[in-house]
Amino acid sequence: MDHDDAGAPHTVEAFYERLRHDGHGLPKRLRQCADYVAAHPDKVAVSTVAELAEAADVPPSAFMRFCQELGFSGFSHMQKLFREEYTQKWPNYATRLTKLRDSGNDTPAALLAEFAEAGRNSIENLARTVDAALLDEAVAILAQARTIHLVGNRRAFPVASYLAYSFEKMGIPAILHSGVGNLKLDHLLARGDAMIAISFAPYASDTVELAEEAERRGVGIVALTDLPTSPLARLDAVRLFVPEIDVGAFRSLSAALTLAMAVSVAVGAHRRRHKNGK
Amino acid sequence: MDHDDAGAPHTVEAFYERLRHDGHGLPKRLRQCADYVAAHPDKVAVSTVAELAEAADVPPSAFMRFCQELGFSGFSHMQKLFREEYTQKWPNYATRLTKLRDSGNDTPAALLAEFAEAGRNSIENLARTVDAALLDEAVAILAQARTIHLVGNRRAFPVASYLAYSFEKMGIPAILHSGVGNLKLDHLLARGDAMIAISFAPYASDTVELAEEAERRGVGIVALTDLPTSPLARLDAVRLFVPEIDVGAFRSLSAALTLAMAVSVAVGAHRRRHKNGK
DNA sequence: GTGATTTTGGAATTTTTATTCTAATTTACT
DNA sequence: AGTAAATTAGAATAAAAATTCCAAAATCAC
Repeated sequence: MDHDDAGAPHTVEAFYERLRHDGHGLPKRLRQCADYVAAHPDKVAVSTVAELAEAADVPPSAFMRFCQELGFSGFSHMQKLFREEYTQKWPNYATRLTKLRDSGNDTPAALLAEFAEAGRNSIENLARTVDAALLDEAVAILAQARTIHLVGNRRAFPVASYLAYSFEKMGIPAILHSGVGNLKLDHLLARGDAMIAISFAPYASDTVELAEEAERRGVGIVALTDLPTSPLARLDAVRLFVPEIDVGAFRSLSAALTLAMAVSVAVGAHRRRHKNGK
Repeated sequence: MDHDDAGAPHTVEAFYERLRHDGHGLPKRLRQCADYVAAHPDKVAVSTVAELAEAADVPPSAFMRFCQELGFSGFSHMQKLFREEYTQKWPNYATRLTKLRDSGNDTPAALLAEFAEAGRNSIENLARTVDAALLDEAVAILAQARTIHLVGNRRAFPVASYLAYSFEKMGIPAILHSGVGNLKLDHLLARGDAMIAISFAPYASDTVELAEEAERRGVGIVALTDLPTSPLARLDAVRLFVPEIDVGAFRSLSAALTLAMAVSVAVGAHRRRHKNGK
């Protein structure tokens, strides 16, 4: 009538739930497997049965039985679960969009649904991958700057202009290098200043050049870019990578903007704290 | 005599450095591998050559060559590097969020967590509450316009400038009314044009006035605003309301931006369909 | 254009890894 | 203690994955 098994868990959370629930009735060797997995869940995604078995101090066959006992068809099946949980969410919207178009369902509302999901996933990926220590560094540099220079063209410009708005609102001196009149504002870059340089593939050369000039002049740089191979990543700078998801030929900006908001507000808080703390 | 290769990178950072340095000289297929790995480093740790090759759109043998070109003995060798580095950033979104929040009040990490949540929720609300019929109307008006006028100041400006970028990319005539030189561009507003007016509390008067002028001149208006009590809601316009969530004194922009993306892409699709359908 | 050189895709091969099977051992029960 | 049932370990097998190799195609140099 009763008994466990049946279907395998579909999420890692359900997997743990299962372990908690009927993990106690397990025989010794399977128990060891359960304990090991519970203690080192991150290993499961990147190890072989042999390695896990060894680490749990059981023979490989015992580990296999453990997987099957939990309802999986085998180790590979169980591993798949952990691998999916581990990797970021990058659905392929390009094919989804063409599918929409081909079926004639590419209504504005359907497009919005796709962009909405992409934006949410982008932000989620950002939260998962961001390095808190780097964020602190970035904020420290910006908070000490006399003037903050904001550089970002084309797709990055909305982010730069948001930062300009945000800093202005908090009374923090910031200059948006918008290229109006094709004026070069290089000479404004002075030691003691800082720059937020924002650029995404295909990397507008103006942005890269201005950032390089800033580097030469000893201006502290926070680089906000998409890939480790970006030209901005070459600079001696605090490098913040923003994982944005493509939707067909377009790309979400939500993650970059979310990061920009957090950074600017953190800089404001840092400055205020510093002033009061004196 | 020759060079490059030699030893394989010993850290992921060194690996990226290598890609930045001589990634440009790589032949096409190997380039694809490099690009894919740079964009999805987390996949490398948990995928097979076959899977990665497929995702990078190259045959498996090309991926092998890529690994060897970088100095690794093979794929397994390269994978080892990524596995070592990535076991740490394992937790899922919910866990990660809690961890970020726990890093202390007003720390950059905690702020990011707040903005991330606000952004995600804003987007979700948007997708849930948007009126599909209104969206269709908005897209229809914009798709028929000769020129699209984009108006948005202060907090709304990033949205307007993103739209300008997006329309330009699709070859759709659009003018960003940015107020440079304090020039009034009223006289550009002509019957047959359309306007996207964007404004959030406290509603910059410039935006409202320009939108009113557009109304007088018989220009079709799509109003993107926050509340039904907004001055823009008084206009004879297609009114799209964007529900943004506050984070302290700040407010997410993710929903507005997501809506802007969807609308601009839908307009592009509508125009293309119309042209071909003729 | 012609030949030399590089790059490519796919099939063949080797290695690694997962999985099954069975005899031996342990445990539970009377 | 004796028997039945459950559990185990390790060897055998099957499956999947990595890696190599080579002929065809593309690119380059002249």
